Amino acid sequence: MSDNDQRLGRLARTRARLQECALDLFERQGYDQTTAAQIAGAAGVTEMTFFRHFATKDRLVVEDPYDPLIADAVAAQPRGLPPLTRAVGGLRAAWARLPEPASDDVRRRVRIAAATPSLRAAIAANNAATEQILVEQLVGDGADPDAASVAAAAVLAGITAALLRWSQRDGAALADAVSAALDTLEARR
Amino acid sequence: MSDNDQRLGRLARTRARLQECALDLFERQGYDQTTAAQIAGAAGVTEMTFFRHFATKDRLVVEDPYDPLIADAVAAQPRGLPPLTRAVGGLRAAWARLPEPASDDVRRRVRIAAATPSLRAAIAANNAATEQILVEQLVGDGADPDAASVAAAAVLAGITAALLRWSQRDGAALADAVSAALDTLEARR
DNA sequence: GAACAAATGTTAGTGGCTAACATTTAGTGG
DNA sequence: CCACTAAATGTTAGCCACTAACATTTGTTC
Repeated sequence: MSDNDQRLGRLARTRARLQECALDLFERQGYDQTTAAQIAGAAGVTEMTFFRHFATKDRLVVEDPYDPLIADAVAAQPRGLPPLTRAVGGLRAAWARLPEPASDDVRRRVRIAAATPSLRAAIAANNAATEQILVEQLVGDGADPDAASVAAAAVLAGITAALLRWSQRDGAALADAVSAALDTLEARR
Repeated sequence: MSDNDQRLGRLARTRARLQECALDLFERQGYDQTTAAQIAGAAGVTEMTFFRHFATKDRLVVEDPYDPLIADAVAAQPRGLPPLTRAVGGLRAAWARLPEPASDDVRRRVRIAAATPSLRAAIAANNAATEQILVEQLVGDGADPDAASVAAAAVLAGITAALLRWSQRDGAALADAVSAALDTLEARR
């Protein structure tokens, strides 16, 4: 057991073990071909325990990002602009303020997602929460609800698409991919 | 048996019966609370037969739209514009050329989808095919693949969001909702 | 080391979905 | 009208994601 594991506590440790085993299996034999029981077995644990740590199988790959940060950044955007422009501006600001994430781990997950059509649905469902927050922020600042809803959905879907393509390249910077996507959303490319 | 049913053939008839029973049940007790066996029973048929007509439960609500039409319309857009602009323009043209669909039936389905988070995922998965076609068209006409991918995803997600909101209103015209969404995607509102 | 709570295990189920094989039903040619 | 065929449906059995109720272990604290 590594030092790192030692100071994690039993709960966090099994969770980490499950996640690691799962990603390994997904990469080796595919997400759909890997059963929950198999993951649990590889982690030396019961299927039941697996589901206590991850409510659904797809949560092993898709995780929630930085909702509050995004809301703040959008709030800081100047008013009076069209919702799409404000959403894009907010996302740009939010991203700049973000700690550069462990890019390799992110890419690993996104790669699995990109290779697994059935997971795109999970990503979309996951985006719904962020979308909700974005919409509320835009509407709270005076945008038309319909327009806000469209803008929020479009921006998140656009960024997601960019992430999926980014994961297939080697060595490219995540920040550049996101930045380019935001440009596209402003019809600047 | 109505005249309409008579000239449908057994296959199409059970299919229609299944769909009708399903929508009824979904509206009365919710999508998630309705089981495939229940639908089959209501239609006087076996669960097995149900799945022979609809590969998945969500296909009862989410259906494929007009992919080839969209591709053509995008192809007809002037070149040299940013991908988002071209995609929006293409969609606008495609929509204008569309036979105004049976709005009530569409609204019925979309309403169920809007009320059922677990169905948003199915919608997203369904959009993937259209997205693919859009991307190919844009790239084939010289767009950067990354930008094309972002633009296609954004436009489809935006329209989907607009549809979901439209379904919640009474009497509003579908065409207006779509048109407004496309304006938003061009940051014109 | 007894007591308590957190973490895991067991068992039994539901619901979506599939495969393999049997049966019915609706047309068709004789 | 009947035999024949193919399409449409039925039966049975099972996989997998996921859940509920209850039992057991494991670590911690006093």
